[in-house]
Amino acid sequence: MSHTGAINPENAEILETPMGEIDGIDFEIIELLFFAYRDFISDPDAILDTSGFGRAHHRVVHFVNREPGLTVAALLDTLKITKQSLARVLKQLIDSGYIAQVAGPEDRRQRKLFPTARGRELALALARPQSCRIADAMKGLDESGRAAVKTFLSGMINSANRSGAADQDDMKEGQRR
Amino acid sequence: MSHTGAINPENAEILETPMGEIDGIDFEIIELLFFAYRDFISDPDAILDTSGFGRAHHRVVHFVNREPGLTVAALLDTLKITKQSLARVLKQLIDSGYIAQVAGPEDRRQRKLFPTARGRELALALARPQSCRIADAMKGLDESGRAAVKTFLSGMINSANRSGAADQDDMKEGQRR
DNA sequence: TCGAATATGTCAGCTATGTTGACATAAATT
DNA sequence: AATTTATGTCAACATAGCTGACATATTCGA
Repeated sequence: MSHTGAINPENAEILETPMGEIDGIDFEIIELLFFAYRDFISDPDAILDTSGFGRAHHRVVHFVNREPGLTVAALLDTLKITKQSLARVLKQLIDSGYIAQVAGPEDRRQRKLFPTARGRELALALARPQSCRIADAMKGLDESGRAAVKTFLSGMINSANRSGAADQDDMKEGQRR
Repeated sequence: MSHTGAINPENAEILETPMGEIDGIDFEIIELLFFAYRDFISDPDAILDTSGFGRAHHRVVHFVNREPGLTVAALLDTLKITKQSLARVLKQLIDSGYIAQVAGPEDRRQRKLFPTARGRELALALARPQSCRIADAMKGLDESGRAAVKTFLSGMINSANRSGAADQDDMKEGQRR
């Protein structure tokens, strides 16, 4: 081995004490979130590997199925990615018949996105294992415990976000950033 | 626009009904997790943009600070990535003086990883906003609510994982897959 | 003691998914 | 008619995964 860097740097500036709750920081939850999300994501990932799609496709299929008829702009806002990034996966999903576009009835510039039967099936197949995992993790909790989990997760989300379908104003943005 | 795909495919195979709880799936929590994790990650991301590092560096710095002296193999097992993937970010962190290596005292093939003072500072700086966000989200919860959150998150994690420092056996694996 | 197994490092190339910037087109708005 | 908006698209780039192949140092077992 070449080992350009020092392997035992004369015990110089090394810290041996673990970074712990002492620092007034909740490392436990930080790590629980990391591992929980990693495993939460792994279920659909396994399915996606089969179908040749990735996580990006998963998100698109999910939200289109959750809100059929949403526009490209709305989807971009939900995902918080650029249209160029979305374009790649969306095109694949349309070409493979998972999602269909319809010109907006009022504003014909819009492209409203709808799931096909295939798209619906895929979305459900991907959500199922995740839902099972959640049900499992909720198993020991009573109603107040479950409510606490929802409160917590909601509280973790930037208030500027999420649902209500229509926010108040949202400042015009061309291409996000 | 060229529009190779049909824009209004004769109302063929389109589904207009939203995918909802009807299907016996907990979409609410699925989405809460998605948004919560996205925003949870965004705090350190903003800091990392400044220092020229990415999420991958974040994870490495975090776990090395949490368990100073862990070996490369242990880190790989925690992160569930390949050594080649780790190598890139680890090298940068070592070269920039955030992490130091020490040959294992017992087994000199091992490289034990320790944070430097710089590394500790970075890890704390990254954890702080996340901890605040968590504290905020926990604000309204009593002790049983907080316990419920931990129970839930723990339950989301694959049992094959996490801590106890030493698992039972772990099946030999050369390069993870 | 020698050969195999182990822990780590490293080269090269590929993929998925994000980013910017620039430009095109159709439809709506003023 | 001119401008703005919604969408699409091309090109180039960055990050962070992955696989495969191979090198080196060290430990371990026969």
